[in-house]
Amino acid sequence: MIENNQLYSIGVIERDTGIGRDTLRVWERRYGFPDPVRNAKGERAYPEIQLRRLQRIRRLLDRGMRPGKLLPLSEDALDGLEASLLPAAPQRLNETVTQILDAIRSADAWQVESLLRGQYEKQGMQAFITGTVVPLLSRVGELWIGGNLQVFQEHFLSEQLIRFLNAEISAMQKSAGKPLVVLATLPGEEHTLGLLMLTALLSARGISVINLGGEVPMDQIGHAVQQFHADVVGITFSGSYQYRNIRQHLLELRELLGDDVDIWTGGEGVRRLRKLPAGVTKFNSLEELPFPAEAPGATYEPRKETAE
Amino acid sequence: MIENNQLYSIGVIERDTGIGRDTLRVWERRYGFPDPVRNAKGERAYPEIQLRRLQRIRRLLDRGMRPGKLLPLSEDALDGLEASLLPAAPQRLNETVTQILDAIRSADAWQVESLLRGQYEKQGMQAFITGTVVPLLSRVGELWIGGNLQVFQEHFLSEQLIRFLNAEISAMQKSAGKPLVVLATLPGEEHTLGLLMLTALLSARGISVINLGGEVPMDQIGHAVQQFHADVVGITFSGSYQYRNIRQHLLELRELLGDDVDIWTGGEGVRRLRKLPAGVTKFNSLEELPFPAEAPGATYEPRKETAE
DNA sequence: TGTACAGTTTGTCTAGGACAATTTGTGTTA
DNA sequence: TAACACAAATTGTCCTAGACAAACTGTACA
Repeated sequence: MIENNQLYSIGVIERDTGIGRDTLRVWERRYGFPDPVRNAKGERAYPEIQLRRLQRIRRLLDRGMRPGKLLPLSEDALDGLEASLLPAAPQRLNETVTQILDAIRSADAWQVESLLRGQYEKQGMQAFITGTVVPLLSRVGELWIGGNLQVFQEHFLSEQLIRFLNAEISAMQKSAGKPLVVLATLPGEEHTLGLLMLTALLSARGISVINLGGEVPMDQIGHAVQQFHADVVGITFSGSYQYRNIRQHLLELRELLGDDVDIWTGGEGVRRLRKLPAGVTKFNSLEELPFPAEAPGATYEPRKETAE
Repeated sequence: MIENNQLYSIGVIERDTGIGRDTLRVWERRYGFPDPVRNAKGERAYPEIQLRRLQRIRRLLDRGMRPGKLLPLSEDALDGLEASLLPAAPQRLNETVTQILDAIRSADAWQVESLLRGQYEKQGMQAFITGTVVPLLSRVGELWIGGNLQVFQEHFLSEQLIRFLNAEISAMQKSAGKPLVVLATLPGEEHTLGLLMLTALLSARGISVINLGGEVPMDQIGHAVQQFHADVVGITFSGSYQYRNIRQHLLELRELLGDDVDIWTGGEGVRRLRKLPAGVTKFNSLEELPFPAEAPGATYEPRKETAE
């Protein structure tokens, strides 16, 4: 481990942790951490080690912890907390998942691509996504929490997946039949890999998909539904989305759209939601999608299985 | 044109203009613009029209104008200034660009895909990117400024481009030869379409590219360079990036990396930068890239043509 | 034409207070 | 057990006006 005595300004800390200036100052005032030294000008100067710790804290906050509990903790207590988030009994990993992780560690782009392709050809899209990609991503999440995977390695994997899935989707996409599904996330939700997996999955079943990507304002989703004559709108919520709003958002969306448009939702963010607005269907996993995997041409029957 | 009376908080303005909070407050104090109303809480609330004007101002600043001259100007004077910067004769649009825009307006995904593919097959990657994709995006930017394109349509196009380019990159990527280029943007810069175009362009020339995507912390770029044994690092800055910091960031990066690694940079955000840190090469357009278009196997000669 | 220096411009940082929005906790009802 | 309502606690964002160094501009001089 390299000793680093460098000092960083509050602006740099904001940039590298994603925690706002004001927040950093308020934390210092309220919880005593971070505790920067001062430069000759009287400005805050954060040592490297505090930057690191703030990055760890940021990761825990993203998993739902709260600043008030987290910031007063000692370094050791933080270690313990991180450990307690990992699954007690580590699940057995798909062997390909292990191989892909190794390929990432050895920075072998070609090998990652090749493993993905091999597995896809063996399993087909459904099993590939649910049996390989999802476990891979959740393992990456664990390694990330433990600080055992570098940020750039996560970026690297994401880009590989994005490229691979887009390439396969591109190869599948044929004509524009019914039903048509519009996918998006709402503003504030930047995590779009789920949309991509959904697009791949649905496309593989012969369903037309328009993926609008991340952070689409709600009125724009409405316009898109009209323009594309969509039958279904799918919105995903990752674990780090402000879940308190989700029900409210879904309700708004339900009111915005016509009654002949289904709303589907899924992702970590909605898993804990029990009561959904009428006319909104929740999927707890990608396996539950209501189209027959083996019959791409099957007729679409809108299902109204909704809570409440 | 739609009348919009919405009010925005200072945080939103910072996000959408790339101008920092503090700067916005100081401008108000010093130049009297922006001149937000106040909400019930006493907080600044910026009308839509001021947001638009700040975005215009931002663009002019990016062209080298100075705040002190720009901010006291009347709306008319600003018009005049903008007009004087536009090319005298509006460039004729590539016909395919027009067709693609029509396809977007009629929400025809299949048509967009098909036009892109047709044009690509006709032009090859270099001309396709510089002659079709870039003009298309800049036209979309103009339409967006004028309020003549919906946000979802912009998203739709982005996703189509992302899919198409990734598919083609995937089809090209073969072995991992030298030189190896690592691409990324820094935290705060979410615009990654430029990286994708670069990846496509370089891949088409037989160069190995690792695209790390957006918002990669600087130290992580350093680690990636080591792990991948990269010869070149490319960082792009869009027009909306905090331009004041760019030189500083490039300097930091230059110090972080070993002397045998080249740094390339490009994008609207750096176009107006005149003096770059030693050892950093700027590209004003995608045509300037220093690898022969017709000779994929050509030897790589690191070039040290740098300012200062 | 280039360099040195003084003057001006400009963005970032400081302080502690304020407050609404979100979350948590407790008790009550279906 | 689950949903709801309300009170209490937490938390991020915004406020003020001043200060200052870094970047830039312009002038004088070689």
